[in-house]
Amino acid sequence: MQTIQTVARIAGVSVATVSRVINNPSVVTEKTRIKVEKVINDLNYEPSVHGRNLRTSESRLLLILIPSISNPFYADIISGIEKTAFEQGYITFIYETDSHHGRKKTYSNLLRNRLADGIISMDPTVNKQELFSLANQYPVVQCSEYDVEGSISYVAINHKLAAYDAVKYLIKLGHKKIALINSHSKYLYSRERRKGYEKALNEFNLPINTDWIYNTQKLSFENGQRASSMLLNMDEKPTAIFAVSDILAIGALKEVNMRGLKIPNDMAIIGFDKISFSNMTHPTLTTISQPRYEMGVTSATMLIEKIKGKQTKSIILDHELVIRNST
Amino acid sequence: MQTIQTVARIAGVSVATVSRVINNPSVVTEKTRIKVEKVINDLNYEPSVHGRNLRTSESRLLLILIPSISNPFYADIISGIEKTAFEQGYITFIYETDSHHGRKKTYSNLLRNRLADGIISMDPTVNKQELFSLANQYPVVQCSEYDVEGSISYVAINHKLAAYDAVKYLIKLGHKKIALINSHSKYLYSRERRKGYEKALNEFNLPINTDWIYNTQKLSFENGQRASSMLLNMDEKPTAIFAVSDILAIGALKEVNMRGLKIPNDMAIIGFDKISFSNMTHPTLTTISQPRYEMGVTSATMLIEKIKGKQTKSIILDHELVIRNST
DNA sequence: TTGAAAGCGCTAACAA
DNA sequence: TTGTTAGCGCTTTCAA
Repeated sequence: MQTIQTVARIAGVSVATVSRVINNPSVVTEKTRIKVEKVINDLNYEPSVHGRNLRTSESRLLLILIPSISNPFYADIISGIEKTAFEQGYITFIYETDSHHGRKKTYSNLLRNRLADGIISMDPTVNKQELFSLANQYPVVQCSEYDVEGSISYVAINHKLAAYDAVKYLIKLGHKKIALINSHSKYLYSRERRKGYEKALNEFNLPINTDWIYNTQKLSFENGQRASSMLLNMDEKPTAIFAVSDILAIGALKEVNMRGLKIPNDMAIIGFDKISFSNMTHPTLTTISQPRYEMGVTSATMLIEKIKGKQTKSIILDHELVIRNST
Repeated sequence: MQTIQTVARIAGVSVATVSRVINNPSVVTEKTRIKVEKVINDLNYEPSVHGRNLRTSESRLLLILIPSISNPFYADIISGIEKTAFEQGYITFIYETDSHHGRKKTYSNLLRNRLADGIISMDPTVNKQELFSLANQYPVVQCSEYDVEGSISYVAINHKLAAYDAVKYLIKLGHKKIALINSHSKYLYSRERRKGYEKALNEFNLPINTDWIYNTQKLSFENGQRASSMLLNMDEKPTAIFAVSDILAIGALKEVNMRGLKIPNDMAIIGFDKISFSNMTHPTLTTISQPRYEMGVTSATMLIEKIKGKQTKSIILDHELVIRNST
């Protein structure tokens, strides 16, 4: 391993000068700078993160908090975060809260211990109190998730408006009986999307039938299927389903297919998230797309600004209705 | 931030003793140990990674190399790695080679720079020469991927046998015309799986028809669909398809569905990997399951042993044929 | 503009 | 068994 000492010796300068060339080149004469830079290049030298961090107590590591890496929703966000962070000299690592469940030492120690310079939290199930108190001391941003009562800046879409757009689109297609497969109301996005659903119905003077509103514990394929089955067993069936996740929608779609009903004629379905698989179903799924990669880029940028001491403001990004063959 | 100094002062011992309690408790008297441990607990103290690493030049960070995080195949493997690593005091971070393509400074600098103690590579496209030379100096293991000519220990399944099992199963069902949708032959797993395919055909005296062997550049849904379309346009159509990935198989399935043909009666389909979506298609997909989580656990264990200087042997794990409704 | 030197938190060699 | 201390690689203050 090459150290700053080696560079200094070969270049015939002191370690302080090498450090200056790296961190504050303007105070070094051009001649010295070029000489040192040549040695750095020749040796393929990079400063030791640990040496630097011990001195400055910054780690240039960013922590990403997600429930589970197997949820495809997070993949593009993470790519966006990773790319942005790397470009700015930060490395990211992922902490899956699901698999660390019940541990005494949690992700917050990684911050307190200066292993990470900041956190991007995307976990809706995370202990809010812990997160808020952490955010008082350390840089924290929320991505996709957010809390109105908290003071943590976030990157997200307007969930209410997105749901409104989806349901309004169904209404415009002539649907009057629209079911909602929602997640648990403890999640803000779930409450917001329900508001959007109700707003659209109200606007067109359609009654809100709570029998057609189904809440699931978990955004799973099986739960989507179960919800769909329940709706199809009703005397008065809906003619369209708005599901708050593609996985739920795909479960619903499977159940409709299995019963030999036609999509979208017998039942129209809209999902949420535009996961890649939503384009592989038969028929392909109409869905709301969140700008996931951009959300990742934005939240990483925001976190790094926060780390550098700047003020940051929450950002709402645009969603998009992607019309395909299930409606 | 609490340091070892604080702990030492409060416990009324030297920093060396605190360090011993943490790293080598057996040399400390029980009385001292208990006293120090109490302070450590009270303060919620954890040693600084940077201080420790600067001293020992180990980082307790593990690097995971994958092409892209959006490929669902890697999710469970990563979970297995992460969990195992965390339990042993290591933190993992992910480096996506796709998104860092064309960069001068690559993942190898992270090792040379002691930011990571070792690498688990799962990238089939990685520069082998670079990986081999890196493995001479640093702990490296391969997971899922491997190279016969290299000396890097790996965790994988027996691809030839897995393909053989899949094709033999189709033959037992009565199929005589079996197509293979394969990836590019530059990948070892692709060559191995083809060998397994041919072995099964040979064993039952079925001819190998190269028209029915389709190679794709990329394991994408679209390529699966394209391959399937080509096979269905033939004068002499196969009656079954073995695809080397579920995504390809799902593409093939979509094309068959779109043409109004019945699965498995008109066309049987087997995929590979048992990704979660393979259970959500209509009909559900028969597939070969790789023990992904276990592969992750095993490779992390192997890497940590290697880091600790132990010899490690490559491990072949068992695959499983998961019979569902597409055959 | 450059260099010398202190010190970040930790471990381990040596001394007691 | 415990304490003292050097030094890992780096940045930054102070001095020249």
